[in-house]
Parts: sequence; structure tokens; C-alpha cells
Amino acid sequence: MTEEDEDRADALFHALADRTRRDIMRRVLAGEHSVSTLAARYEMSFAAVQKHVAVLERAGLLTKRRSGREQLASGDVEAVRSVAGMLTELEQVWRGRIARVDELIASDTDEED
Amino acid sequence: MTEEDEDRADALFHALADRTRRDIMRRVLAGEHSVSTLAARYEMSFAAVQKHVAVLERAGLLTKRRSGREQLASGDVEAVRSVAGMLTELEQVWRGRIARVDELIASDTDEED
DNA sequence: ACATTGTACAACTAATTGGTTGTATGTTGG
DNA sequence: CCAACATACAACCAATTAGTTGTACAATGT
Repeated sequence: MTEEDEDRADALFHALADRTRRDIMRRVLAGEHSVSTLAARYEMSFAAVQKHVAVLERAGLLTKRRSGREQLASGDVEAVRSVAGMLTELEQVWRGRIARVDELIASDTDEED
Repeated sequence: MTEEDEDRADALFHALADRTRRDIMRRVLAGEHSVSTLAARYEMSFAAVQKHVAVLERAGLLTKRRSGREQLASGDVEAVRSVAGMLTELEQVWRGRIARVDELIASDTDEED
């Protein structure tokens, strides 16, 4: 369960830790694009771009649908939000720390009275 | 400039793409911890944990301050927020797509009138 | 003074990554 | 039917990663 969540988090952050893949995400969030249309935008080989798309797909950041001989990729905004949610969770941990510090300050002030 | 931003994004997402490092982030966002205190929590060697801390530090996700012979690590919530900001940016791209689809629907409806 | 503790770093290994080229397969237009 | 196009995938390579052990060194406590 939690182990699976961690696997998923690993895959999501890893998928986003590459500028080509982040750029692909921008394109497929803006609209559907075939793999070859995407590949045409980068200087690397078609196969390299196809692999990047596969990494994003495995992480759940995009989905593909077939249309004739093309494979149209579309970004999944929900997956992006789930990553944002993980960061929010981290921020909550930080808020807890601040709350505790505030408590400490409050009790110090009490002693000073 | 943009190139440097991309380097930074690479480093941030990469740093978070490891469960041990995310766990370390939770601890150091909750409060200061020495490297050895952190290391004691994991089954891997001290050196391995120290390397993870170094990755997080290089990415700017935590800072260290010396206190006697200990090195106290503290999470930087601003760095976490900057990552969240990148995701928000992606979400904006998606919103743009939706807006364009809405326009299209509106113009179709016009035609139908 | 010195044994202990906390940290850093180098050298090594196995696994993974990001790229390549080449090949196979499915889909389409003439 | 068949040439061209879109995709998938395997095999390979260089670089990086995540881990290990070992060594060095600074700060602390008795």
C-alpha cells in the first residue's frame, strides 16, 4: 500500500526530472500530439523521444490513444496534481514544525509573566 | 537563464525521486536533525545517508549548519514551494488547452444557431 | 592526552539511464 | 498490392546512480 505509493512517487518525480520530458508534458497538456509530431521537435532520434513518452506514460503522466496509424498522447492533469499533493503534504509537515515552535514561544512567554 | 532554471528543476525533481530522500525531507522539514541522527533511522550505511543529504543540499532542499561536531540539517520549505510552482505552471498550460476547447465549443454553438 | 564521535570523501561495484542504430510490424493512400 | 509512414522494441554504449568499505580529520569529554 504505502510501498506502492512510494513506487508511484518515485516514478512521477523521476519522470519529471528530465527537461525533455517536462517539455513533452507542456505540449501534451496543451493538446494531443502524435509521437512523431513530438519527436520532430527535438534534436534526438525518434526512438529516444518515444522512450521519453513511454517513461511519462508508465508514470501515468500521459495517456495514448490510437488514431489510425498515429498514437496520440495527451497529458493527465490529475497526475500532475497528485505530485503537487505530495509537496503539499511535505509543506504540512513543515507547518507542524512551525506550530510547535510557536507553542514553545508561547510557553516561554508564560514563564516570563 | 532558462537553461539554469532547467538545471535547477532537474536537480529538484531528481532529488525528490527517491523514497529515502523524501523521508529525510519529512524529518528535516519537521525540525533540525544531525546527519548521524538521520543515518540511524535507515538500514543503509552512514555514508549512503550522507550522500542522500548531499543530494538534497545541492538541490537546495535543505541547508546545514554546524553545531560543534554535528552538522544540523534543516528543510527549506521555499524550495519545496518552488517545485510546487513548476507544477502549477504545468497546470496553467492545461488550463489554456481547456480554454481553447471551450472557445471551440462556443463557436460550434454559434454555427448551430 | 587520547579514545570516541560526527562528518567528509575517495575508490569500487552493480544497476539504471539516456542516448544510439537497426529491425519488425501495423496502417494508409494511390 | 505496395511504398511510405508511424510506432515499437531489441541490442548496444557511455555516463550516472545508489550503494558499499575504508580512510582522514576535526571536535568533545574524561
